Amino acid sequence: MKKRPSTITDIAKSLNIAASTVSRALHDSPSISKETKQAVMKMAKQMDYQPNMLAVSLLSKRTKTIGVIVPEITSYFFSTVISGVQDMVNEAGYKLVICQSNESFEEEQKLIETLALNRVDGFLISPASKTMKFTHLERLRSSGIPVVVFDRDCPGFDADRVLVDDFDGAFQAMEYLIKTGCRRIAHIAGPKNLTTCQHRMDGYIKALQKHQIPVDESLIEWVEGFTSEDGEEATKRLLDRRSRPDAIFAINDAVAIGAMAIIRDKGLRIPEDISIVGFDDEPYSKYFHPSLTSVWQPVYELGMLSSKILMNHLASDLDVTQFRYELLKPELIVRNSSRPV
Amino acid sequence: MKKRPSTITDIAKSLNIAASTVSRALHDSPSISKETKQAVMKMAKQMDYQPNMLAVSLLSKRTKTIGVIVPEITSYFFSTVISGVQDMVNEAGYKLVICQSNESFEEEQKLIETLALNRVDGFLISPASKTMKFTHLERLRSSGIPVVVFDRDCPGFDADRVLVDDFDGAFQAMEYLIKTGCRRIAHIAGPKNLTTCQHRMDGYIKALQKHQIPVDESLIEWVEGFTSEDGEEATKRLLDRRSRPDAIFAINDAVAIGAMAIIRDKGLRIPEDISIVGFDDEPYSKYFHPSLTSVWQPVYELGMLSSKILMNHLASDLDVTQFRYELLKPELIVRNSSRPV
DNA sequence: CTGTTAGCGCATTCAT
DNA sequence: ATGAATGCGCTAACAG
Repeated sequence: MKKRPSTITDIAKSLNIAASTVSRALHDSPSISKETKQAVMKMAKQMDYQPNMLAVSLLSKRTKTIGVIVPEITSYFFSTVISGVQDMVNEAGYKLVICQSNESFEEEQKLIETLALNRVDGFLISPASKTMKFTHLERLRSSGIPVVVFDRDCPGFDADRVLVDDFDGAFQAMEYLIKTGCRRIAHIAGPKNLTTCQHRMDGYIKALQKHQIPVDESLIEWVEGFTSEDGEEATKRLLDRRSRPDAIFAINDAVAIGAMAIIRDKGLRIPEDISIVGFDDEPYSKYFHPSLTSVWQPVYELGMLSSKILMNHLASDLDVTQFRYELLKPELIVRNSSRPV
Repeated sequence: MKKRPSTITDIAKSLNIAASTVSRALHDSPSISKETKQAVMKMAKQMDYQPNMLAVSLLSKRTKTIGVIVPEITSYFFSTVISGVQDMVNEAGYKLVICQSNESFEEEQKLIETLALNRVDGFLISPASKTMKFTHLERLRSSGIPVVVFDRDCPGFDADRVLVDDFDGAFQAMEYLIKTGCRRIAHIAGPKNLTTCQHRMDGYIKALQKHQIPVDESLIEWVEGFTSEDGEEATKRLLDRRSRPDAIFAINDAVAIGAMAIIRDKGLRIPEDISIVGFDDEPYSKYFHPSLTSVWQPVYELGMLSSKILMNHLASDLDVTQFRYELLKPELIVRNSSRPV
């Protein structure tokens, strides 16, 4: 027996007053007498009145909701960003609608459209690896819906963005490997059109060049995804080549873990034969054996800052004239999968 | 320059027809002539018309949205359940609002209220570890909003529930440990009021009893959370006691990983000195060294099934008279952190 | 085939 | 201090 939720009109009727009076009373308007206020409050409680936010939103044109699009929710990186976002927006009274694109452009496009139809007030987006054009984001902007891009940049799409200095992270990792005597450093790289992966690749190359180590194409392998299985496959291919690497800089920790498994299978030692460095510094990384050297990223801060910028736009509803660009600093965490200095 | 989104009325005006005609045309109603349909469609495209789902929802009293409340989004378990849910509900045209309670009763309560105010059509809930009374869920039921509880049961709250047979999982793990010669089997248990943890504890006890092994209270340790750090602390306490365990059955993989780290620190061997078994079978578990024996749970299926049941309720809007109770079967995955048979 | 009317639940004029 | 009227954007019942 689903009861119809009681409305402001219901309260008004049972009290023989106007709906507008009830509305004002519930909002504690100063132009309402103490008596009617109390009567309304009491009746509201009695009838278990719950305001219908749909009606409020329709009228106010604001849903107090922000849409978050991430490639996948299961990864440590993105789920932690979301936690940061959550904690930030809660205080401002905003709700979150979290969606995953599964790295698919089509899904991403569809999600954005759906959320726009449902009138979310703003977007926090990290594009799918398959996303190469940004017309769907342009549309949002032309509808006046603020968008903040995080972690993965959208080249050619001008917007607020909060990124991590992936180049610097990779560079730190590489300099450390070189300093500890590695010379044949392999890189297991991620999808080519992700800016994060491009920048890590740049860091890899630039560090080699700085130390006059020639870039050897046979030391570079690519993965489509970011799983340990991908890392295993790439490492197998790498080790099958003529001359072995003495270090592997992996695009992330999961891939690095896969690499470690294969290297151990082949009877090689870490880090004596091959050093390993990952990226992300996942919580588990220090528990592997050997513990994984990795580039830590300020993940939680990434979420906080991105949402803070978005909140600012929503608060001041002037038009955005200039976009913010924030670059957060990563930090190499040295553990035992790489040689000591 | 935020343009006001164009509405059905805008289209109607610029075409000099009635709004209802436009509405019908957009819905491809058979009672509209080909010509007007085409004209409407064309104008809609030209004006970049996007239906306002808030208005639609207000009218239809259905938002096509379901609320998902999990204790935390960062865990492998819950984020994977969500993936299952996502894949299921997408086909039915439902959206997901995902929220985390952070294991707090107050947050859980608040989230549920907020989502209810925003008129989600149904709920998928796994209660926080701090949640001990379910009046907030009772309220949902009395408002006629369907609720499906998953993984963690709500004792005393009658609802559809989709659970994992934690007792059986624990029992499988324990029988295996006993079969491989372990006798002083410790258990690192989770929060006492979580049904999942209770049932694992029951499995632990019952297996011991079946094999006439006395239950030794000094072999039982408790953790508040589910992190590796919690596991480390608990294991330290365990190893500080007079007589050491020859096996540890941990409440989950993260805790088991923490246990392994401490055991290795103490110079003990796994599994020769102490066998370890976890619960969850996280993707990384096979990559630890030694690889972790663990109880696998049908996580994705859990999400699919829970949401399927919810979808059924939403489709047939008769009242729910009887609640479904589904118990999914876990499975022990034997690896190298436990002795061979 | 199309237009008119009404109403979803609410907040905000404008009256009184 | 309160009520009546209006409209957010849309759909549906009821005319014609």
